[in-house]
Amino acid sequence: MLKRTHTCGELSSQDIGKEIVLNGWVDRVRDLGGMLFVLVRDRYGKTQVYFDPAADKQLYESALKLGNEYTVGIKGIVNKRPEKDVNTNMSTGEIEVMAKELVVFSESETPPIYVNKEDDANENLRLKYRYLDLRKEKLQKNLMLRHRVAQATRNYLSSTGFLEIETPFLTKSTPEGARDFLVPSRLRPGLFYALPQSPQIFKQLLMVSGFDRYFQIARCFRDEDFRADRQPEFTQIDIEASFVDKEDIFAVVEGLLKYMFKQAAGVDIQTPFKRLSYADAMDRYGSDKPDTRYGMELKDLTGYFAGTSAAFLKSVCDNGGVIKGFTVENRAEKYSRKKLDEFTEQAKKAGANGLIWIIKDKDGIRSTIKKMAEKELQSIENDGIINSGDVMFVVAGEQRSVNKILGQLRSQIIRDEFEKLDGFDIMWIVDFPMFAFNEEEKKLEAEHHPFTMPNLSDLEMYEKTDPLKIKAECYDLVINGYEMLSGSVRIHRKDIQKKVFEMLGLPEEEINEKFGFLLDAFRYGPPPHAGCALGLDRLVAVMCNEDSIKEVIAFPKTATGTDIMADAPNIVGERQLRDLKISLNP
RNA sequence: GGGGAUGUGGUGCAGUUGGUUAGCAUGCCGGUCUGUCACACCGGUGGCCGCGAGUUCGAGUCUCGUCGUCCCCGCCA
Repeated sequence: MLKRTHTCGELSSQDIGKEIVLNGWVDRVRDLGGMLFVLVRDRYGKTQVYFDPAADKQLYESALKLGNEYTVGIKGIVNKRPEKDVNTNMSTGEIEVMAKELVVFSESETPPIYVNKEDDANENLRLKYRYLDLRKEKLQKNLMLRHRVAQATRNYLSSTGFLEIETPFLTKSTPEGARDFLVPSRLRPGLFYALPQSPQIFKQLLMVSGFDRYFQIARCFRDEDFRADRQPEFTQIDIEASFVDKEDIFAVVEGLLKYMFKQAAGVDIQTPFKRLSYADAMDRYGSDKPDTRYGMELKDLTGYFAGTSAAFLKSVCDNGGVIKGFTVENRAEKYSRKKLDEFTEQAKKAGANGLIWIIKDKDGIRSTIKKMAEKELQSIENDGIINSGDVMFVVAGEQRSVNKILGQLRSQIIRDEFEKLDGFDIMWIVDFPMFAFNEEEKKLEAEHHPFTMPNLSDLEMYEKTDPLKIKAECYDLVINGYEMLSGSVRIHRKDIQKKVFEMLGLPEEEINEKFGFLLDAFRYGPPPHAGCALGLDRLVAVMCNEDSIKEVIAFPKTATGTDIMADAPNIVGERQLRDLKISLNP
């Protein structure tokens, strides 16, 4: 084998005159008749190789047979390119390799996707031929950055005393949360393992064991419907520590991210991160994961309508509701009536009674409520709430619902209509409520998870009267509108845990069945502990400026959870099913 | 579970109110060419228009169904 002495990305004018060997793929062949240029590519870069018939006719002729994506070994001499032929777009553009020997390791059929072009092929094909797609520069860069992120994580956390410990994939189904992926047990027919949705319980057990600083780059599995930022299996940087409070976890995460962004992406980020309470986030952006770079904050207009004669607005005001809206600039001319109707339709689907729009253009104010609220609109205009060219979207109703509807509309407009902004908008979201009310099942649910420490003075004050007012010691980290991290201080006291389970309406029997081993462990001196999990895929995607985490996962799955390349999931043999004592309903 | 978009030579796209032989670019094959770098130029190959039914004298185009993919809502403690 003709083994490489150099990679395709490292030769420079320093190496002129050396005899070297390159290994790689043929990126492109340029046949000028009397001379032949071949670009050879590996993951480090590309180098131009030159075949000269005058120097070696036979070698030249064998090089004529090269096709794209052939794998080759080439021995040659590093030459300086003529001054006028230096390619300043290439890192190796000052030199070229004068070929002396060529070995074709393997030929390639015409590839179904272009490896040497960045234009995107159809996503179906990209996934089917993922190994070719992965040869492309963009995905190679993304995965290299992902490696640096993982490496930085290990370096930083190890150097601050964290231990990397693995937890099982074959474990037990836990209630609530996402749907589990199940794995049938052969030795215990009829029983199932579940793949972990996260290592949550195991890492808490590790705290009980005294591994007071733990981390893991852990694969997690959730059988739900997928999105651009959600795959059935994904990776978390899972962190837990003992004898710490919230501030300690913030410091660890801020230190880690600062180091990681610098090491992996060469970016300096400011710490400490800004903090926004859940209530403020919902009030100002209608979302618990706002991208604040785009502005368009929600404004409360209720005051303008206190004495309104418009019946439906008056009834909202009288019943303690709110009238809020946000402004999109420079859209007055752009939104057609049809577009506005579409927005209205969407708002209704999200639960609004209707969507009020107010447009100020060169002819003045136009609005759905122009006739019934002329005076109110005048005041809004006079106060400079709306400027020429602006479109305001306004919703009236119960506060939480209004925030949510406007937040969704805001996100949609950002997603569909705005150029992506550079930079990283990083913030902690804090002071989440402990519980949410599930309307369908008419009972309390844990907003984060049932091991989250409630704010103790809140618990005391509102336990019996208004549990929705109890805040939790938990936190999210949001970057550019993505939930990147979620974590909490955990309950380590039996009495509090019991109380929370009771409030959630979990019967003792069910508690023991589902969390028994954790509660057992907590009988033997659990330390105060807290932690979090960072979404590695989302984090890398944001660092790579990608919209979809598929672009930072080597072998991702489609929205229906299939792997087009491997053709999974798939049927299995009778024998396998028999071993598992599983029969399929026709 | 719901909504939207999409499927046409190997690949990326166009295809008008249904109307002769489905077009363009690129790739691929062949040819010319000694400094290209997305080499250029000339010639050629290549498609049952995702699949199935229907309407029609006639369907890439219209209707219904079905499958795949993408995005969103629900869901994701």
